[in-house]
Amino acid sequence: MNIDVAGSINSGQVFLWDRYGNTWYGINGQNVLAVGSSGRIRSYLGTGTDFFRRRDDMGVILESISRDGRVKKAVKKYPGLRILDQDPFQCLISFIISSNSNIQKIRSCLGKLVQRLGEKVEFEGRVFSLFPDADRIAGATAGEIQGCGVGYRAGFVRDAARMVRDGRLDIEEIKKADYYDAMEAILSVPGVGSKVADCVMLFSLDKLDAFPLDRWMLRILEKYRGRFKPDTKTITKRQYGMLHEELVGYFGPYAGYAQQFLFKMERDDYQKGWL
DNA sequence: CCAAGGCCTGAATG
DNA sequence: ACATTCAGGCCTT
Repeated sequence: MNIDVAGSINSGQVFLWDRYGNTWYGINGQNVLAVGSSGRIRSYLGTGTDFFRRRDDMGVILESISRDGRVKKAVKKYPGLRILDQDPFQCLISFIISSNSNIQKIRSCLGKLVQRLGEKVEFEGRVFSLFPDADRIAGATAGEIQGCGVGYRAGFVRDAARMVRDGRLDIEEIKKADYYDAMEAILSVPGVGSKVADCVMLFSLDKLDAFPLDRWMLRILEKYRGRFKPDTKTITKRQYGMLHEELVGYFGPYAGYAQQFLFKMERDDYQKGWL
């Protein structure tokens, strides 16, 4: 089954990707990736990466998550949608910045962050700014970070980077842990709650049972009324955990994929209403 | 344990 | 124009 490169990049998982001609270019940590419509990846470092998670057996996964008509419809509509496997540190910082914000603003903030703090490299005739590493962000001044428009999240971003720099947050170790241990570890990072933690786990730590519950997903789940507990506008940490249990029980071990398909369909339908 | 309010910021809404 | 609200949460009372 072919990968929908553009659709996957434009599904709220990554923010530092742009298209030039027929090729998508994206910042992924200390690497720059170039992807044509075939899905074949070239990279600045020349190292291989399974960014589109070709290792996943989509036949098994799609079968597993197709528990109802709504998911089946989304799967049929976006057969090439994939969860991306991105750089964990970049993912962490990106989603700390994402909280209480919107995609355009996130793109703007992250764009400034890499442009101002990231190392410039040339790749395929273009100049890109790599994502600043933990050292660089941890050592940045408050003004440097806040100047990127992140507002009150500036302290969170810097402190998160310091945790990584000082080894108080060992991302590679967390990657080996199961969902619950990983969740607990990531929640210790300032500015990271359940939703951001789920995003980091699903998009960069190989936890396909992570199911980010944001306002959009809660809205979608309202349509399942009866199966999932009624929703209030905001949910507590405890409610979040209980809902996650129910969702994994319902969608199975690849629940994160179900989330991504449902989310994509809802977002596109919403956009359509505005065109 | 839960509810309510504050928070940077820019775009949308009145 | 200008004020208010809201956005893909989190933290503190």
